[in-house]
Amino acid sequence: MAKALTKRSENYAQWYNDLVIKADLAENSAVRGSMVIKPYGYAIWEKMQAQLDKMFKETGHENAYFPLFIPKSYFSKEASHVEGFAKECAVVTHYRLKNDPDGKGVIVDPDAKLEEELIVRPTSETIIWDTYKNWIQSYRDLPILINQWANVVRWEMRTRLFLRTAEFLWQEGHTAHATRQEAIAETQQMIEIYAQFAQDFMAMPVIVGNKTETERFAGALDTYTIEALMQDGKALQSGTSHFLGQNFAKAFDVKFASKEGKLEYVWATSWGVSTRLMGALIMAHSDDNGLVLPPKLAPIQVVIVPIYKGFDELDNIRPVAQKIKSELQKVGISVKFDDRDTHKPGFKFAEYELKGVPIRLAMGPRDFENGTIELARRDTLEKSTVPQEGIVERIQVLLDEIQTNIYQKAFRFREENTFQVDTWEEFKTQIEKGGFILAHWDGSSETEEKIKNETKATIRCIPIDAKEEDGLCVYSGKPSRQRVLFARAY
RNA sequence: CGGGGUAUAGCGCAGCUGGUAGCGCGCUACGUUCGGGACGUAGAGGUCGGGCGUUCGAGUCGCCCUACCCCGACCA
Repeated sequence: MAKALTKRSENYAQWYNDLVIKADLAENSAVRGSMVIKPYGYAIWEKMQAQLDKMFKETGHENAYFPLFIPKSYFSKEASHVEGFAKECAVVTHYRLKNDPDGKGVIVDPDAKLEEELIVRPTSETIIWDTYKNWIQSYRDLPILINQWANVVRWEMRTRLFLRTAEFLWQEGHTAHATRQEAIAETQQMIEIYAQFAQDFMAMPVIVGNKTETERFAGALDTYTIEALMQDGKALQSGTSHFLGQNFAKAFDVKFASKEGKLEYVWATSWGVSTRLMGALIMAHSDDNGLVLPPKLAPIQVVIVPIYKGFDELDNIRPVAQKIKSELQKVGISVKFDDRDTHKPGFKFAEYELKGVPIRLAMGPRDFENGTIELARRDTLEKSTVPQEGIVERIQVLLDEIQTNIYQKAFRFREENTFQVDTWEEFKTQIEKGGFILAHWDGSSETEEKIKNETKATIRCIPIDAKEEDGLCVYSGKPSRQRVLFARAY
C-alpha cells in the first residue's frame, strides 16, 4: 500500500514520474537534469540496445567510438547546425582544479584555461565528419556505415526522467555515400528499422513520416521520424533519420574521386534513438498498477513465487519450481525464482506487477498436491490455475500472445484517438482533447507557426503512406494535396 | 529567463502566538505469520539547506544566499 501509484486519470505526469521511481527504473541525481539509471531500468535499455545493435549489424553497419569533446571551432563550420544546438551546450573551459588559497575546497585554476574551449557533444556530426575527411579519398572508400553507442549532453531548461534529460544515452549512426540516391535509401532504411523495432519489440505502433522544414534536424535536408501516441494523447518523437545531403561534406571538405575521376562531395545521413525510448515504452503500455512490459524487452519474463508456511513446504515446492525454471531457461526464457523468505507472497505479487513482469507463476501446497500452478498475466491481470504438465509450451505461446495483445491494445488506442479534422473550430476543440489529428495544411511555415502559437500543436510529420487527397488547409483554406499529422508533443 | 512553491530522520510529512524536535513508511532484533502489499514487542536514526541578525532563548521572527520542484518561455 505504501507504494500506491498516482492514477493516470488524476495526474498523468505524476503517474509517469511515480512509476519511473517506484518501478526502480531511474531516479534524479545530485546533478540537475541528469538521472541515475537504476539496474532494472538499465536492463530494459540493454535489451533494446542488443536488439537494435543486431538490426544495425544485419544491415551492414559497424560500431565505432568518437570523442566526447568537440573543439568549439567545429561548430562554426555548419551554420544551421550550430544554430540548432548553440543554446544548449556544455562547454569545457579549464582542465585543472587547485586548492582554494582563501580556505576550504577547490577552485578552477585560472592558469589552466584551454586555448580552445571544448564542447561536450550534443551530437557528433561535426567531429565525425572531421574524421571521415581523412578516411575518404575514393569511391572505393564508400560507403562508410558506422554507428556509435554514446552519451550526449544537451543543456535543457526543463527535464523529465528519460523523456528529456541533460545527459542521455543513445546511438547515432553516421554514414557516408557516393550518391544522393544511396544516402536517401539509407535514411529510409534506418527509419524503417526504427519503425520495425518499435512495433515488433516495443509493441508500440508508430507513424513514419517526414518532418516539415521547421521541425527538421539542424543541418539536415530531410528528416524522417517515427511518432508514437502516448496514453495522455500527446505525441512522442521516438526516432529520427536524417538525410544530410552534402552539407557536412562541404563544411568539412570531404571529397572523393568518383569512378569517372571527378572530385565530388560525399552524401551523408545520420540517425538515432535514445533512452527516450524508455519513456515511450513506459507510457505506451503501463497502467495504474505499474509497468506493463512487452515480453521481448522484459528483463524478467517469468517470475515464480512460492507460497508456503514453514520451510518444509518450501522444500517441497523448491525442486518443482527449479525444474520449471530450468526448462524455461532451456528454451531461452528469462526466469526468476523468488524464494526470498523476507517478503510475503502478496508483497511479491504487487512488486512484480509494478515492475511489469509479463507472467507470474505462483505455487503453494495446494498446487503441489494437485500438480498445478497458478499463472497470472500482467497485461490483463487474469489468473488461472493450470497443470504443471506442459507449462513450458503454454508459456511460450502466452508470451507471444501477450506481446501481440499489448501491441493491439496500443494500436486500437491510437486508432480511437486519431481524428480527421477539416475545420479550424473542430481542430481547436479536438486538440484540447488530445490525440493525433490528420488535417490538410497549405505547406507554409507561416501557417505551421500560427497553428503552433494558437494551439501548441505541431506537425509531427507528413506521413509517408498518406494518400493523395485534394483538400483545403484547415487554417488558411488554401489548397492542399494531402493530410499531415498534428499533435501536441513531448 | 518570468511566475509560484519547497528545504526538518533513508523517504513522505507535522511542528500554532519563539522555550531545545515528532508522526507514518522504511530500517535493525526477536517472536508469531505466509493463496494479494502481515502483526506484536523492543530498538537505531536529526549540526532542522547555508550565513547574518533580533532575543535571556530561534526549526519557528527578519534579511541575504544556495539548491531543488511545479507552471510558462525554450527544446534534432
